[in-house]
Formats: sequence, structure tokens, C-alpha cells
Amino acid sequence: MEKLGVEPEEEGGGDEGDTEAWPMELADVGAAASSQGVRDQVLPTRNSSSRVIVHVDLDCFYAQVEMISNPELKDKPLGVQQKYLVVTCNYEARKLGVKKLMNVRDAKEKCPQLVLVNGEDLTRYREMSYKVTELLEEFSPVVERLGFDENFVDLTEMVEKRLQQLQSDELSAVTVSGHVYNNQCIGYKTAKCLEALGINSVHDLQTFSSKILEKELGISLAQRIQKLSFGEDNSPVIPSGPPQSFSEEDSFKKCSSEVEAKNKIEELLASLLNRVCQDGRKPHTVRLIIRRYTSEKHCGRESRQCPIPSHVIQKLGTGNYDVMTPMVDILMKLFRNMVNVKMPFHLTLLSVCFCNLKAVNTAKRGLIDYYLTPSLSTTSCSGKHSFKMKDTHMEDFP
DNA sequence: TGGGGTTAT
DNA sequence: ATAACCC
Repeated sequence: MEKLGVEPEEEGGGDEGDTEAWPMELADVGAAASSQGVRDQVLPTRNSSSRVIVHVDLDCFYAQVEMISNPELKDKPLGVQQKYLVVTCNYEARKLGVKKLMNVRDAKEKCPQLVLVNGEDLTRYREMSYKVTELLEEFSPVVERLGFDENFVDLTEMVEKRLQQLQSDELSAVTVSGHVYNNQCIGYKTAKCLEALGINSVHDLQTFSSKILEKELGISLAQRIQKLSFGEDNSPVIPSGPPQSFSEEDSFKKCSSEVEAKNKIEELLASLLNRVCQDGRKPHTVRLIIRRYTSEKHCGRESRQCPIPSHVIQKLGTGNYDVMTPMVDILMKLFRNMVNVKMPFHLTLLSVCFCNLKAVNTAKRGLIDYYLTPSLSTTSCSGKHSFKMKDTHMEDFP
């Protein structure tokens, strides 16, 4: 890949007009990685015939963000803690036996010098994550995100252009070698199914009867994972664009009263409203998610959702508290719809999600809305993404 | 086991 | 509304 010059670390690109020094921060990401021996991956992947797709996989991303925030942490064993878990850690910590998703107790036992920082608030991680994606989008707009720390970039066009510029003698010296990423399929349910069929390795999967597999798993999944077992992945890189939902969650040992729940919901909501304000689009649906205490049950979440009333939608992003009250009312109705508050209950998680996001300026906002909501055109909110009403022509409306 | 995300049904 | 998948 060096021949193609696509390492993020090499990009010093001027980012004119933006007061934030993010190219420097990105250089820091690279530096932090280098200082740790670079396990961050920039690999050609999803190889199939003639595409050039690069997989950018940042390792221990949260820990790297923390080390950039506080360079004193750089040479110490560092873990990022969420509740009782060390969700990720830097290389110093790994050398001393700390693993991802290790219990705080076990981690401290293994490594008493371990420095822990709280990583329950994802704000800075999310921001850095999008900076990485935006950087990659400079090479090609076709960037697909996977979680906060992985991106797939389709560079086919860039490479073809580059090849066209080369003289023929130079061309003969170019070899494009692809690393075929052997996608283990780690899906829990599917793995269990495969195990039941006696399929325990990639080779087992390669040689297993297609017909039987299709009958067991359905034709779609069967064909896909069997191709994957040969390292073939033809799936297009889908540009992720802006997020389709915003959510905030909190887990805890016990929440057993309505007041307690309301307080937690208000906290989640306050953060969410800030995020929605900065994004500029408006959610048209809210969802409340709970997890009840039960001895087991792996993915036992329940949710209720409803449309957000239009008069509330319009107050969103105006950065005021008028929205809090009606939104809390809506969420508490959803809450009581799921939880019988007259009976004892025991929750271990609450989450609020805004989804069904719509752009404000292009959506089918009718003429009536337009004329009756002058406050929209003066909307301000502390981000650089604040929305301003564009010049409007009649053709914009149906 | 956290605190996010996505798509399919 | 849930389930499965990803990190």
C-alpha cells in the first residue's frame, strides 16, 4: 500500500477554514500507534478480482484517544474502564497480561500498576472516530464504517487513475498484491448452528454440502458464509454517511422505582439533545429500551417506540429546555407501557434512542410549517453545524 | 461483560 | 418490536 500512498499517517492535508487542528491530532494517532509498534491495520481486503479495497482497523482505539488527551499516560499500562470491565487497554498493559473485556478485578490482579480511565462517556471517542472517517473520505467518498474504529475504503477509482498516469515501463514494475482477509464468521448463533452440523473450521465449511447448508441456514446466509470461507467477499463498500440513529445507554445494578428511572432517562436525554442539536437533522422517532434483571437470558432487551409529535420536533435543536419536558413525558409513557410500575420491578439498563432522522431543509416541510415557524430560520446552536434556512423557492415544496 | 452501531424479519 | 450481526 505504500506505493499507493494511502496511509493516514502520511496525510498532512491542509484543512483550510477549520480552526481545529485535526490533521495534527491525526498525526498523533499515527504517532501513538507507531510508538506502540503499530498493530493498526491498513490492509487491502475484501479482495475480489479487480477491486482495491482497504481495511483500516485501529487497535485499542479508546486507549489511544486517552493517551493523546493525556500524554503522561503514554508510557504507562493503561486500561479504559466501563463499569466493572476493562474494555480495552494499551500495549504496555497487554504486555503485562491485561486483555480486552477483562474484569477490573482480574486486570488489577494481573497488573497492579494498571492505570484506569473511565470510558463510559463516548463523546470524545465518537468525535475522533468521525475525524478518522472524514480523513479517509478525502481519498474516496466510498468509506464504510464498522463500529468506531474500523473503516473500509474503496480505492478502485483512485488506483485506476494512478495506473493510467504511469508510463508503460513503470507500469510493468507495478505489482498489486492483495492480502485476502480471511473473514472468520465470530456470529454467535450461526457458530452454534455450524457446530451442530459438525462444522468447526474454515476448511469444514469450504467442503460442506452447499445444499444442506442452505437448508439449515437459509440460502442467503449459507451462500454468503461459504464464499467467505474461501476468502471471497464481493459485497460493495457502502458509504456510511451520517449516523442513522443516536443513542445513549446506561447500565446499573438496580433500578426499581419510577422516580429513579425518570432521573436516569433525563440524564440520557440531555446528552442526546446536545448531539441532535449538533447534527442538524431531526429525529422523527424516539425509542426507550430496557433490560430487566433475570438470572440469565443473553439478549433480553425490550423496547417501545413512538413518533415524535411535530411540535416537539420543531423545538429540537433550538438548544432549549422546552423540549425536555415533553420528551420526558413521552418517554415515561413508553416506560409505563413496558413496566407495570404498580408491581415491583428490577431493571439493569436504560437506553434512549433517536432515529428516523430527516434533513430539515430538503424534507417535505409544507408551506404552512414554513410560514408558521419563523423561529426555525433564526435557530442557533453552539456547533458549527447549526442549521440556517436556505433561500427557498416554490419548487422546493410539493 | 460495555456502550455503542447496522440490517433483516 | 425484536433478533441477529458488528465493533
